[in-house]
Amino acid sequence: MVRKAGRPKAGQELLNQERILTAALHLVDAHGVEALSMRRLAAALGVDPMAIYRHLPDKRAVLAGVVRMVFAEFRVPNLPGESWQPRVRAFAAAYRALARAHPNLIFYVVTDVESGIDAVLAANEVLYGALADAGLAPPAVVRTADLVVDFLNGFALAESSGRLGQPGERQALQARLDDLPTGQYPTLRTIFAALTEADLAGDFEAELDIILAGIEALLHNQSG
Amino acid sequence: MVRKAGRPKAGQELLNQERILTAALHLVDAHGVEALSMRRLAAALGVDPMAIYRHLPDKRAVLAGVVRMVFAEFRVPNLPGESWQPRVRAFAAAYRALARAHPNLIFYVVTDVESGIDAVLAANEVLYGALADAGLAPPAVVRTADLVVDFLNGFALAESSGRLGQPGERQALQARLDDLPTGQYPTLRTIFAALTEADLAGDFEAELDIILAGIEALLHNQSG
DNA sequence: ACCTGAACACCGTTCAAGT
DNA sequence: ACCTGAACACCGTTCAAGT
Repeated sequence: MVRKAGRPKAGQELLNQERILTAALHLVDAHGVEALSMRRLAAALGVDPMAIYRHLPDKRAVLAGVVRMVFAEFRVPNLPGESWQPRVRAFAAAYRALARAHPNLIFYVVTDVESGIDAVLAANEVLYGALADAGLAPPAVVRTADLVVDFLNGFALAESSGRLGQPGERQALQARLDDLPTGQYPTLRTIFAALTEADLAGDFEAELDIILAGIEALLHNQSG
Repeated sequence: MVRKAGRPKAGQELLNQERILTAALHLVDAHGVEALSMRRLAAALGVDPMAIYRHLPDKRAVLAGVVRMVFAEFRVPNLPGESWQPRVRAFAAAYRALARAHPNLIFYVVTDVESGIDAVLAANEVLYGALADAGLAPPAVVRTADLVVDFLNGFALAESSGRLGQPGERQALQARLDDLPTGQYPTLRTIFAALTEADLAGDFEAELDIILAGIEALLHNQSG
């Protein structure tokens, strides 16, 4: 099954950027970013490692291409009839769905926005539109959109690393607390003791509600 | 200057965990996480790469140790006389200072809380205390603290990668907008056109204000 | 034009050896 | 006890060669 060197005969499947990036995304989704090496990627494609360099300049370009592909899936419904709150919620839900679909890639999605710039523009158009329609002045629109995106990135990262804000993380804190003298950290002990099972799961909607309430307050301050 | 094999004579500086981790942190701060290799770290210490393995089991342990060291610097002033808002602000400011002091490490700080668990407990005691004193019920304290931390992580990551929410990122968006037909993305164009130089810098305080206003609204809903 | 394959300068880590 | 050094199985990437 080893391919011979040289240009493949007609009928053979040619290597191309899309096939490479799709295989790379599968590798990352299945085994994490650290599993993405040029050599493993080539093996998955049934090809010599150097063949990839005909189509993409280097490994950074492979990762950037994967991020671009993932961002291209990012579609935010516009909901023009609705008020600003459901539109912001729709943006948040779409972004969270993207992050959950590719948890192993989330750091690069957060960090390398430039690679998905066209999808980012389209998404921001929706978010900025909702916030402008709410009645915020342009600088406030930018600040508020930044806050929403910062929160979404922080939440996505916490969710994908299975720690901050997630049940696993609090279990680790609880375990450490149990090891320490009972006099230490009284507030943490009181709060944790009062929580039920259900309270232990991170709550995306509850956190987003607080932000929306804060935006509402900003609107009243601005007009009052 | 090459060291001979064997146990160093008395008077020679012994390798130990602290010296290794300090050198590792310097490497990361100066040249990024990708510059941290066992071999370069050994070279910085003037030692054979394998000497490190006497003191730390593997590279993951080196990184975890560095994160622990950085978290150990994390001190949040308690401000017991103050109301909850300045106390939450103090927490936020301290966390942001930590992130800015070690921007190259921020991803590991965000992602590997377990390594800094003792400092994280102490910091959470302060944050939970402020929110509980504000009058929030335990589940609301947890949700709200999660929101604050998610935001801080998202902001720190955006700030350190020099993109999302930062001037550089918006310049990239603006450049891309200039390349596209003027009919596309009318809202983005209007908003960007209305911004001054000062509006282009990310504004930590303004974003935090919105969150505090949202918490305030939560308090009124709870008691009303 | 498109792919292969040897080679180079790096990695992290194991294992045996030096003092 | 603590460090060195050779060796192994990996990396990303350059350069020359095959068809």
